[in-house]
Amino acid sequence: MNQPNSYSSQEKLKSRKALESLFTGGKSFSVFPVKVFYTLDPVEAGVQRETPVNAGVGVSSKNFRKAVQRNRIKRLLREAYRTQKQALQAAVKAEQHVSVFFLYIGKELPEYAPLKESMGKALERLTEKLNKA
RNA sequence: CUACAAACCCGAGCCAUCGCUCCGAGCAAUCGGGGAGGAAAGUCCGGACAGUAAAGAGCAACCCACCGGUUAAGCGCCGGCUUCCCGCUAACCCGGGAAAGAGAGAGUGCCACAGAAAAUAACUAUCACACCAAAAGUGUGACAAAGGUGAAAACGUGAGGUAAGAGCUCACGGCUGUAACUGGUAACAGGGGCAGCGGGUAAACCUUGGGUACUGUAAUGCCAUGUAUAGGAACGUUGGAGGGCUGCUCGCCCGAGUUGCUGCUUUGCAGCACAGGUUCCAGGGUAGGCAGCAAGAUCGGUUCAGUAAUGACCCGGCCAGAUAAAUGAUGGAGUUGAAACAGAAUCCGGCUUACGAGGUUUGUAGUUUU
Repeated sequence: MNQPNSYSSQEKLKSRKALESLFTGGKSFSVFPVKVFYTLDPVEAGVQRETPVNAGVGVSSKNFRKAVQRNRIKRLLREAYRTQKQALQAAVKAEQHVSVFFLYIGKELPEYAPLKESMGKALERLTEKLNKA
């Protein structure tokens, strides 16, 4: 569970309601072809925080009508996040909690290497924004 | 050997590192094991399962349409029949394929072009009669032999018959339907007594016979949570801690005990405050878990029954189960870059569509050699 590169179900962004509030009330920026939605919430004192960051990934079914392609993109996004997430986790303070969602907005099926680069940049920018806040 | 077509098989495996999901073991660290498809797709048929509805009958709508078998069921599959097409043939037999296979002898509609005419046939022609001296011609009527058109034109030959002709009649033959009777479970085949012969189209309407309640696992069942409460208003005039019945609410029952202050001739009454109650307003919270849900019309194999589809006995196996949704990423060798179509979501049986490197078999064509 405490493996540095793991990405288990605890760290995933699960609830439908949380996703809805993230899309309507969260902030966003994009590093093509990835768009990032995020919120920064304080954690009430005394409440045990399970994990500093909850993250989810997604693809629009408008752009990719085949389920195989959507699965492929989500897997690549998860992989890119998993391997590069440690800096972000370190930046979140003990009394804070971050929810992030990575939406793929490209129209073409991506390769892993460039996608990994974009994800790296996105995580960097997110870390900067958190440090300023 | 190459190319094409069809049918069937297969739909990748190995090593290293980092990960995901489910199950089992363990206090834990961790360890061990399972982890997409032939179509998981389209949602076109048929079921299982579940909920709702339902006296009975009819109309409408939709579906089905040769026979038998198979199955949980089917518009599937297997076998057979009939018709048609292709090959071979003089022809049959035979081989292969297709079927939109009830009814055109119930009614309505439609039938391109050509042709007189595509369905109560009549242009040319033939015959009779009238007009005319006669012929020709014109008119009226009869007829359906001959002609050409067309995918399709009104049974064939001969004789009789007639004004001329004609299934108008007869003989022989052909075709269609059907009764005895024979064979077959049946479709049907043989058979021909009888009736008829003035076409096709039901993938036009329609007729006949049979069938169909609707909704889908986000179904459905259970558990938990939940009307708390900061606050406001009104009513009312209860003054009550606690306990029992219940999953909870409402309600009912038992019940120690009977708020504070002020006034009054003080067992008590009145007023105010506070607490509680009811109603309304405002406002808040939840939207989670378990079952369904994966051991089954299951998978692999032997034997047996059956032409086959399929079934029976026995032996062995356990083979995804998520809920924003796992089954992946990177590197390596190999054969060149392991590729095409494509991702389970309640589960099965089919059908249809999509597709790749390769393998097997069959057929066709070509080339080389003998």
